[in-house]
Amino acid sequence: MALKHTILAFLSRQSLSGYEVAKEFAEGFGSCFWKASQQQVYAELAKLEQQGNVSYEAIPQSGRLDKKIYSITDLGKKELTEWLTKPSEPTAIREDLGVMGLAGHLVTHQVITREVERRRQLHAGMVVQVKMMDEYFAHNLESLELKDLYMHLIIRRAIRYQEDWVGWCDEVLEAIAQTVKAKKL
Amino acid sequence: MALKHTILAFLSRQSLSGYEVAKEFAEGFGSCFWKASQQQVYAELAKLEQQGNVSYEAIPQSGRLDKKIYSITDLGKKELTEWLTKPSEPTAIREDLGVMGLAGHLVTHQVITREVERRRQLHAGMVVQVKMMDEYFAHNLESLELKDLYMHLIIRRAIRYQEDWVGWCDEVLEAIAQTVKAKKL
DNA sequence: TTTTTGTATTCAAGTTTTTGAATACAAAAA
DNA sequence: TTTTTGTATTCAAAAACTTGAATACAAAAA
Repeated sequence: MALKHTILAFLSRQSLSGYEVAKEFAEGFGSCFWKASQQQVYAELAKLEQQGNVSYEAIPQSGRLDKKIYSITDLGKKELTEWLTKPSEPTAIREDLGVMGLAGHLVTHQVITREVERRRQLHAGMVVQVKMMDEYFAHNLESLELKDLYMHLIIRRAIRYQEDWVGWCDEVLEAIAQTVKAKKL
Repeated sequence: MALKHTILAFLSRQSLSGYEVAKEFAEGFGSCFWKASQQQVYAELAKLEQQGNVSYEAIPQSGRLDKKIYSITDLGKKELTEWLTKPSEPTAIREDLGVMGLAGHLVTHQVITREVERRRQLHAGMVVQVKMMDEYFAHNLESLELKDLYMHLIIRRAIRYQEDWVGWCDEVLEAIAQTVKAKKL
């Protein structure tokens, strides 16, 4: 389970409010390799604070609840470093579109084709989005510090992932078209 | 949520016991795109049975609990078909190795390199495994029925996924090596 | 000026998933 | 012959995740 460690990793770079951490998951780097809802983030931060892995400074807001700026503690850094040193497991794949293939015989090939086309477009859009995140790093590749190189490399993971989806969709579309033609369906 | 529909998809191809369904997730096709524990499978099958989406024939076993062979019902087929017709969402990425990149500055580049090398080996092994699943389909590609073509295509999804991981690991290893050399770290 | 969007946190219920275990027999391997 | 592996199901607790909502103000857009 890495939500805990992902949050610690964000805070190891800079102190953030719960809202900002949640935004990181929704839009920023975080979205490249992890997902969490706002409620999850707030709950996890509270737990992390109880464990002493993070601390917060409460900033009074006029009228409403305090804003809390969380920082990683030494204990948190230790916890994160230990986790980093342990071998990581590949994430289990859970993909709806695979299930569709398994039961594709229940619907027409037009249904499958339409869905794959839709997905292709979606992933093609994602390619553009993640490439924008990489812009700064990709331009300065030669002079990047290790720290920033790592950033570039995880974004590269996301780019490749989305590009691979597009490539597979194309492969699928062509294969179905050819079989349909050959079998005159 | 597709555990329900994945099980229905399996049963739309052939009737299976809970044990066999679980095995499908652990070793078979299922493992290419979905993951579920044995307990999850049994629990879901019980729920599915209550809903009338599947029915079972109890086969008495000497001494121990009956073996239950589950079959999809017409209601189950309808449920599955409806689900197939709805647009699918890409699965959220949740990847430990991404978190490592984010906090890579806390450990030496040797730690990162070792971990990426380990992952490379792991995914390379997966490539071989999933390619074996594809053997029959890949050899008869020209004469495949749509139903089997779909099978091939979802296995192709898994192959590409694993190959892409290997490719990314290579990219990472080279990029780190080059930066380390350039910066004399 | 009203509405929408963005900032900011919290609560609560429900579902899904994980983890760990118990039971029981057959067949194959050591 | 004993141990391990494979077949086969079930229970239960805990952790994680989803869904839906309430509160509250500021700033920007309509």
